[in-house]
Amino acid sequence: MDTIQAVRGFKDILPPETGKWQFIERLAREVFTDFGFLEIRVPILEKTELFRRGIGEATDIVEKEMYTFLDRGDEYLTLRPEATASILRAYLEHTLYAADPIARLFTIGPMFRRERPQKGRLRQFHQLDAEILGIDDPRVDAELIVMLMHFLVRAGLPDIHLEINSLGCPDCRPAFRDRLITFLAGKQTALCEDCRRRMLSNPLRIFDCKLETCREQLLSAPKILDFLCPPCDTHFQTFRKYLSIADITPSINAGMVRGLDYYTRTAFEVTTGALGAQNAVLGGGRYNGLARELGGPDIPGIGFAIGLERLLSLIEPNDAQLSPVPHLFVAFLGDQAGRVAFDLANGLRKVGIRTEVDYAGRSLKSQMRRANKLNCPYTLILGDREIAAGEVQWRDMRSSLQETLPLDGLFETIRGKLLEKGQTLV
RNA sequence: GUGGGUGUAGCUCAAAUGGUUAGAGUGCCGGGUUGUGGCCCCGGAGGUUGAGGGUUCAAGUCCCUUCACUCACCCCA
Repeated sequence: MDTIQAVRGFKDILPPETGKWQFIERLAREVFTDFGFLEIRVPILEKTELFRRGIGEATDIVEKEMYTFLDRGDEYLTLRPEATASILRAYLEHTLYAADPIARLFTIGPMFRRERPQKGRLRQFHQLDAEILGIDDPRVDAELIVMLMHFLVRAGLPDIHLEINSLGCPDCRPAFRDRLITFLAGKQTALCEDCRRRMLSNPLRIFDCKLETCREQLLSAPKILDFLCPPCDTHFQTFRKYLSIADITPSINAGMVRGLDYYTRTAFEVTTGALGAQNAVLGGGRYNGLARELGGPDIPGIGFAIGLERLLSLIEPNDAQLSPVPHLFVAFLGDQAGRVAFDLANGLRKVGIRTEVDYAGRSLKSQMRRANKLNCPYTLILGDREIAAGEVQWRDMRSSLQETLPLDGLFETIRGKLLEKGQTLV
């Protein structure tokens, strides 16, 4: 019989790797909390309708990437492809805005998109999401970026680039869009097949094209930033000013777009050169129209999503992130010693001393080999001989020095010895 | 969804133009005389060569199908 394999594009995260995940999640909780964010946990399954409205009918995600099924024949449900829609849904459903007009929320968890897997792209992947709801002030936009950059630096991320843009608002974007379409119409024959298709479906996306010939054509294209209405322009200028106060100097990427109508003003991305074609580590922006789109009041919001797999792939593992090494190994010989070892080891563990015992009934040599392999700094050796004499052997694995300790009060003696050697116990 | 590449022990890889019981390193288990790790030495286990079909006297090697992984496009985290 064949062994069952994981679903395509779904990955197991195995032990040494999980240490990195714990590190980054701990760091995120710490940093985000410092910036006033509270954790929210939302379901990974939602009514399909939520995403159709919250992400947009015409997007690739909704058109062809969602895991959707008919539940018991009467309702379509979808495994969430992103978290913002769910957070907004929960926020509106529980009228959180009634208790406090401004909410800062974050969440960490898996997302699902049925795309063809490749480097940095899984079908189940994980995002770290943060949202600020209820305020449209550009200083909030800047603050979100400040937190983000601080987080990335503390995560040890090398070589990153912040790009920002403004997408305008429903007042000013249509004019830009019209001018762009007019401009492109004249260039049509010079553009690649994809871009000609994009002209119709999502003209702003043409700026994403990587072909040199298309890029050249776009050099003289109209720029969204030249079309911003006064309020949007002021917002963007203030946003930039506060970034500079925080010593953050992004590059402006007028080609960065979010195609949907309710995305407004600030948009940003952090990219890296180390990820192949999937170079975005994180993306975010303002979505002042979203709450309304979901049937709620007109509440502004801004947020971002960090791709954890992508982020983690950029971080070199260090000792703090790897599985912690045990404090000591208990080796024993004989039945009587085995009973003492069992009791002793579990007692030590209960007070936060990471203790290893090998119950496989192997030779002392084998047990010592294992202690060495696990990198245990100390080994306790107890045989029936020692037990009978009321003592045990305490071996320092680095110096190979060994001393005899009395069985009486052993528990406290060990605690003391470990503390004295600078081991950090709980 | 489209195109390219790759699938041989747990892992990293060998097996010239098809030709005996598919090898190595590493890891794992054990041993190197009484109950002591690392280095070293010795031994052992572990593979229906991703799966299924075909060509052939003979297939890990060639052909087809399928699955998986991977890179790129698309799109995005």
